[in-house]
Amino acid sequence: MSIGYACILFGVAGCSFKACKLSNADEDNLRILAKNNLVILDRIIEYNIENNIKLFRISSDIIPFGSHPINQLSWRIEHKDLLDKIGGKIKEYRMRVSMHPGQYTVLNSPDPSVVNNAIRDLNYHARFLNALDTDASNKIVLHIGGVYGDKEKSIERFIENFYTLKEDVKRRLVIENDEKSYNISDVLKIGNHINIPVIFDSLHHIINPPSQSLSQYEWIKLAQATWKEEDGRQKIHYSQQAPEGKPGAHSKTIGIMEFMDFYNNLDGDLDIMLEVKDKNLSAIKCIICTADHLQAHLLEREWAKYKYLILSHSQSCYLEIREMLKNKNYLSAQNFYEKIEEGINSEPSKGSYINAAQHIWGYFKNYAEAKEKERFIKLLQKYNEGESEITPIKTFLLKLAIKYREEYLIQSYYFT
DNA sequence: TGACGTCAAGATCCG
DNA sequence: CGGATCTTGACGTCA
Repeated sequence: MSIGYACILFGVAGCSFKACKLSNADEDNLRILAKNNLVILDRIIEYNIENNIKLFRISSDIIPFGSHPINQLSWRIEHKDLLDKIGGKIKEYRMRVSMHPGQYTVLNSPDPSVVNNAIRDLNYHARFLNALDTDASNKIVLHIGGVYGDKEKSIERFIENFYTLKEDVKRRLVIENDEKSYNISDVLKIGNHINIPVIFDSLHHIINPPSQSLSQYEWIKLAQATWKEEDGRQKIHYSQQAPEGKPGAHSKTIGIMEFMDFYNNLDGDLDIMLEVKDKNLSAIKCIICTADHLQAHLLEREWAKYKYLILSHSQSCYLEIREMLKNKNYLSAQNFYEKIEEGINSEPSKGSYINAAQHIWGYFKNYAEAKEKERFIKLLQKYNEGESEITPIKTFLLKLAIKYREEYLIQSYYFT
């Protein structure tokens, strides 16, 4: 079983993709951006390896305008070395990757030009996964599309258009239930008909359930039957509702209690793709909590990154977690993360913010320049008197952390 | 015609 | 001027 996350790293500096607008997508720009994004992808893959993350979705934006006629670059040839390097790492560490064209790639549209664009987009995704030399278990995830007032006809159109796809696309294509039109029952019918795997998406299923009253675990079992040997392990999407968001909005982080409850009721070996705002952070959390054995050293590593964030929200949670980590015999990863979540969810007070800022200042106070000290005191005073927010203090402290090369601080989630 | 979702570019605002 | 914050873009469907 693997647990992974989608597309981008959260809370890691220097790892974001670059993009451009169609209006300035000239050859030079596209070439520079593609190169940049592949270098970033390589870093992300390195990060995944370091953190034992073996499931990852590659962003469709990796090659800017990769499926648009404006991009005529032979990026596979130009960046062959880099692609080989990345593909080699993925294979060596047995990482499984995927791609997921968004809601605007619609294979079943009645408009032939929309279908044409969808096919072009699917071809691009297959080209990219081929360029990394990955096998057919590295999937392209697609939604069925629109309904256009007649679901049966629209399903037929999806099936017809599916058969026109290149073998390279078909062997990687998997379909997913969506939150609006095609529920898991619809998608299973299609998947079984054209003999391709089905991804069960947990949150879409809650928002758009089929009329049959089966449990989510029974639907997952039915989806499992659509995954063949060459498709690799069954994969599902898991996300939680953002408490104050619109229905379907992904939560900030994966609530570990709810996740473990879901996880413990699963049976069979499957891969779980998390869809969540804090991306890699939730993936690491869920991987550590579902490990066969407690890995206390990993919790220590996690604590190093979370501690100042927690301190800035709640000193009591900070102290409780510190205590927790001292008693290794009673340590539980789930308890650790539950406390982390409690800390993050506590409303910070002026005092807790100032306290954390002073802790961090402690790293610099012996060698900071006089005017830096002066600036820190002034910022703190302004914040204390309600004349500014906490942000300028955080920004200033991050600058110092970078200047004085305090790696420990630079990696802290306090700054994200 | 605007909302939907996603991310970063681009624009604008602020001290 | 640099940094923080708001708006736009690219895609297609649907109310």
